[in-house]
Amino acid sequence: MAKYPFESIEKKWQKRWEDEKTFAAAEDPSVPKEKRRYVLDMFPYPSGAGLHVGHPEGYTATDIYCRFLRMRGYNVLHPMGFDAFGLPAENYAIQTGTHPEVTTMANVDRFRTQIKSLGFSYDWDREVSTCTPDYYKWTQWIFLQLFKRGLAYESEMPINWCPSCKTGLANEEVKDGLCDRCHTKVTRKRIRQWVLKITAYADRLLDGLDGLDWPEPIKLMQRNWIGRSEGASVHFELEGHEEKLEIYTTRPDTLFGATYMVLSPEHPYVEHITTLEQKAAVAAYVEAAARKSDLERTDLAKEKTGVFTGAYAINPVNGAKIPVWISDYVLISYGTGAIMAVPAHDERDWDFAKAFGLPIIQVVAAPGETGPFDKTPDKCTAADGFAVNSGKFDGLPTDQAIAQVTAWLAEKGIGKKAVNYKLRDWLFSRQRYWGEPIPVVHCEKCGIVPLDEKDLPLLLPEVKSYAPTGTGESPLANIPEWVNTTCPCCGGPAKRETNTMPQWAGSCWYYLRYLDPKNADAFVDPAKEKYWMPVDLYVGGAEHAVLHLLYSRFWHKVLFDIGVVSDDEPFRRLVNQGMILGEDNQKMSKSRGNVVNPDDIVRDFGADSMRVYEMFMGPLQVSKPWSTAGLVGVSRFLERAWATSEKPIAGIAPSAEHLKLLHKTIKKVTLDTDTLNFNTAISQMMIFLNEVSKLDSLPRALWEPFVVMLAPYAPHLGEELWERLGHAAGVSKVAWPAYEEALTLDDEKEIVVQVNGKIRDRFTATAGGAEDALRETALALPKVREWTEGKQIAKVIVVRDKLVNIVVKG
RNA sequence: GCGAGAGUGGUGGAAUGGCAGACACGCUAGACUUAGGAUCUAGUGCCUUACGGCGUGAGGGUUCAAGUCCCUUCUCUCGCACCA
Repeated sequence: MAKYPFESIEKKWQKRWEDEKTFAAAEDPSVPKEKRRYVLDMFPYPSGAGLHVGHPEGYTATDIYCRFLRMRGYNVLHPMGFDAFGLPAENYAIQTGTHPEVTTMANVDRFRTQIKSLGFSYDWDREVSTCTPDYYKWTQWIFLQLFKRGLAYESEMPINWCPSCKTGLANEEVKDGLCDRCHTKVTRKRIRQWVLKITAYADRLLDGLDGLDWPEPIKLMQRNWIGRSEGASVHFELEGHEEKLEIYTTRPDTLFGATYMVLSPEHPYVEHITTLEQKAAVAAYVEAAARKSDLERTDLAKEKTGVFTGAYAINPVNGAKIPVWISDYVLISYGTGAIMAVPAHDERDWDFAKAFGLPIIQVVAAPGETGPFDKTPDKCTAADGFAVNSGKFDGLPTDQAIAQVTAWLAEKGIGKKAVNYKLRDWLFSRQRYWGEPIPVVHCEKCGIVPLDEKDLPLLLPEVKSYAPTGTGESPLANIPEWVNTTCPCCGGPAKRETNTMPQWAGSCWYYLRYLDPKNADAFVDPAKEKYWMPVDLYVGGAEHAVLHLLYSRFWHKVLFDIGVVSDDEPFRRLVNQGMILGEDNQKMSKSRGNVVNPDDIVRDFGADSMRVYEMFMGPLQVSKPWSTAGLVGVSRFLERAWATSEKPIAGIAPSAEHLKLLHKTIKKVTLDTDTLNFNTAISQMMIFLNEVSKLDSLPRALWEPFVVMLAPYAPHLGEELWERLGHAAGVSKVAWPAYEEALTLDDEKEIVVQVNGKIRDRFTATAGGAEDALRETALALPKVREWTEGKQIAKVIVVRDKLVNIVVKG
């Protein structure tokens, strides 16, 4: 069989789609809201390596879905763009001196060409790149809105620092103590930085998840990342000091069991509450803790360490004098940086108390446990139970004890209900060149002054050297003529902010710019925003679970609060595509040599084979290994479709059997495409073609619907086959075929006959036949009688159109 | 350690509690040929000459009937990891 001429077919149709702007989306007001869909792909970072086979997976899925929706009468917005600021281009610039803009734009061109070669139905007039001034003008504009609302602030605190990337990192960018990008060990560094107050939105980011159609694991990861906990804050008096020590606990019911206190080594009280005798030991411990990275503090600190400060606190519930220690198992960044230690009911406190011989008092007993409770417990238990050794709270179950102790604390004015989050504010500044300049100046008189909105964009200046200074300042700091400016407020001398924004900034809102990409007066026209938003389906990798997807939701809520978007959640439905692994079942990587280049596949097998194969590999959401042999199978399917199309088309009616197969196929392909189960839809089309390709001539009524269904999957071939059927207008505008339920049903069914659950025989019967008749037929079968002879029939189960199960005894 | 997800032929995978292995790859045999990443036909879970038996990580359970529901357990992947 001749290889079908995919090279010429694909070129021909791609050109036609481009020339005719076939997939341009317009805000047609006559289309009701429920017939509009915004289907979004996670846009790529245009790396120097070019497109990877992983990219087209999600892109093909959304493309098939969009083409399917259009054929079913939806107005579809399906755009593509580029996440174009980022470190690789800048690192390349450092090595070669080539401006990152030059390499980035070259990479964007290459990516665009590669993406177009796969025949995706994007509206290319809406393409955006986050690094162009007309785009980042609005990224800077959003930053100014954050600043004006007090959601962007300067801070100087120890942060995560990647010595290789020479920049600060957000908590979300650190995995296992390593830089998420380059896997270098992260250190701690104290520098001035910009921080976004994402914690102000913690509750809304948490609550908003409930209404989203997202994979549960992703929602759970965001919930865990936000890490809301409820408890109480309690003030402890410090013996001989004016100030009180505030702690946070989720278990105020265990207050009577607090036998010591622990401060984080960074806690502001440490210095002045430490007694003279303890000064040297405490100072040494604090210094050692400061030198350790977070990784060392957690990973290596299996053994609890700490030092007594010499100070004592007073337990407010019983007046007991308890020692105050410092230890690095208490984190300065969570709660108040200080805890009450209840060793009997907290593993960490238990370990610490055991290591330093501190007292342990049981204050919670397991349900049913009987006293006496005056012994030192021999193990730690964090489980709920009822209060003991707790004065008037004795006997209360844990939940009630928590409520009553909290109420009692509030009444006495020594504590109150409190909520804490694991989520930290978002470290937003990068000490690098290739990012959006932060649009503020530092004025000696006026302090931090935002630029006027009319002065945006604040352009990235040219620099001689792209190399980061490594001192915590970006290369921009080395350009005095750019740094030195005048204050927009007082007109006096001022210095520009030299930090830039992280890569996440541009990707936080790109889905909004697609709606109105060329608008010079607003980041989006409100009418256009209302027309399309929110995004109906967002497809991308799961690696952004707590990065992009959390940041975007945060910005979107802020934009909602200032009234420029109409929903407070941007992405209604999210689907994560699985990873495509190498043929060796390992993650694709240059070093393993198992990388598959999409260009090679398109060249050798065509874009349609590539598309259909990636969808046929298995469910979209799971990881699966690439197999070029498997791709050949799909390629054969398309070749068979081509070969079959060369048979004469007949105006005759299809046989009843073929008609039934057609309607079954339409039903399955329709349902499976709608639910993104592309692999089984393709399988059904294969079954159909395997039958129809046996015919000598093709009934038009059989072949046309097949070509239409194939078109979203293999659009080039679909268009070509449609044209060969004598149609002038493109197949992408044709209505999706309908099926008749009655024609999908079989007239005859094979009935399985089981004896005690084992299949012994089968027979055919008219569909929908009476159960009695099925039972009688089954019992009369000779093979069945062999198995039932001499035995007592206890029960006969009949499932209409499916089976008869005869239960025998003896 | 905690949390989530997944374990089905030689391979990718399919199965509203009702015929396990659809579809595809690979393999075996045959046909054909303009020798191609061909095509066509038949076969292909394991054991057994057969009758039949056994089979969805392992072990229990519920049910007339379990890959599917419940319990226990193992392995792998991902996320979090002293968050008081």
